[in-house]
Amino acid sequence: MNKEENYQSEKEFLEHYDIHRFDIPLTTVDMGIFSLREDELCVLLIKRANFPAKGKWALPGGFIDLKKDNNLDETAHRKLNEKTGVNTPYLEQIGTFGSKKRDPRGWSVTVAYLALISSEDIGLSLSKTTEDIAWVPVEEAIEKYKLAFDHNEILRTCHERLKSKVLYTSLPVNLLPEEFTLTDLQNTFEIILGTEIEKKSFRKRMLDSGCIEETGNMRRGSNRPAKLYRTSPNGEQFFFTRIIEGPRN
Amino acid sequence: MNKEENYQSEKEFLEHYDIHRFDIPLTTVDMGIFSLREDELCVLLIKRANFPAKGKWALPGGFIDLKKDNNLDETAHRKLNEKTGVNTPYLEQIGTFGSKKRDPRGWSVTVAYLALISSEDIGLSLSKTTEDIAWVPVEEAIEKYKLAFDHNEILRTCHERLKSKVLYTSLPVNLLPEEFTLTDLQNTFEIILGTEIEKKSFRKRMLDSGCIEETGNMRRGSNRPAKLYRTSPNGEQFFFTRIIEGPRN
DNA sequence: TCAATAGTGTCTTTCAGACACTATAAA
DNA sequence: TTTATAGTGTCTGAAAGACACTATTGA
Repeated sequence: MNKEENYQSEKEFLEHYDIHRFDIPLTTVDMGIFSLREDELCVLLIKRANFPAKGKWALPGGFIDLKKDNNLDETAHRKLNEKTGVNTPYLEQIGTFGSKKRDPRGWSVTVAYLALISSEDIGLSLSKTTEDIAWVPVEEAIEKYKLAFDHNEILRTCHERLKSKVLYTSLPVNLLPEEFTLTDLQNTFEIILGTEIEKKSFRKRMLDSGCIEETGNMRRGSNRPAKLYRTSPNGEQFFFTRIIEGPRN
Repeated sequence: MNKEENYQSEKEFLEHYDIHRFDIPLTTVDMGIFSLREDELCVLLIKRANFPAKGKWALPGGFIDLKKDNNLDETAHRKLNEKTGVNTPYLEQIGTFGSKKRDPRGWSVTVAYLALISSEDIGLSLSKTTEDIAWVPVEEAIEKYKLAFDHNEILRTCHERLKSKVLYTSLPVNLLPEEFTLTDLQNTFEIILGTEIEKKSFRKRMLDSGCIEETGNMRRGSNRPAKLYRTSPNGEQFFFTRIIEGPRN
């Protein structure tokens, strides 16, 4: 018997260690990649070219590359880059879903990540595991699509986390391009929340916090020009001490 | 070649699927189990009886049992129960740590859980993979112990999540026994935060929120008796709209 | 000058902090 | 009556909502 207890040193133990002796779950990474498309919050879905769940829409994701990836965040960055060409998104681990039933191949675990990217940065690309790729309005994807595996649940979790963090952080700055106005920013918050925000308090909140800073440029149109702002260093996820309460009625 | 693309149906694909054909990471669950011991926040550590990291202190945890466990939460519940005998703790998934280097056996992933339990409920027990088991003050465990693998980092993450959630949730109710006074609850908050909280606003916050309710009983001593409270249904994790700010100086 | 959007002044409301106060038991 | 702890009254301050107001541009 290969009883572990009999080895005299860690080195000896490791020399005899064979990972394939054990039943272990399949482990993957899946991504909820969000962006704004024409004033709607959309999520990136891919149509699977291979079994299992061949032909179904799914969140982008897949196996960890044990050679290339040094850690889980690198896997997530790699997956995101493969699909969108984006290199420096806002990326956050949302949660890990593991069960006997979620994948027909057997016990499996997937680590879910949320990515926020500006629509300006995107260059979508297919791959041999992807038959199609599309931006789908989030609510529609959650409610009307029958996604592969437990991806409806994962997507709902990502979306809920995003909606709840919008109430007490500056996260939506990550959905905007390099330069934006306060009105752009407020619109982004409102799209995600689905409610209106009071202009004065929103502006005070953002400016007092220091999460954004003036670029010195102005956006001109057929009206009063608007100051342009950028995200401050460390402004990608500023935490406020109070949540946005919304209209009082 | 066993090219996936050649199968005609998912059924056929699955019949030929062999998980051992792929290099996949080792996947485990680790637990940050917290409890109050004599007015200190402590974490449960075990001393490993086997390789790897034999003889080192570590967070309790281990492999998913692909037969017994239906999902990750069940693995976490099982691990907690094996060590403490506790069945219904507050349990929350904190994050997943995966990298090439964190375990000498190779690429590995661990899903970290936070558990909060009342010191009254505990019956510790050893097992054949555990040489010793102990409650250690958290700060000491993080700063002075050299834990196995990346468990110092995991523990720090659990502790930080707990400290930050104490500012805007009712989480500490889960560290108290069935019945407790408002002073007990305030002490628990203060121990975790490491600062004093103003009595009046603390009481108003807790009572107005409805996260606790009177039991009708009183605790008597050589002074004015105190009302006893219990956690309301769904009070285990009530969210407040403002954080505890702490002393203003 | 007008339309359109940017941006402000100021009042109310809510809830946390400060701190002194009162209440009620045992000894 | 004293001591100890439980529990309250009431003020201040910070930040959010409401909403009407002013500002600045192009056309």
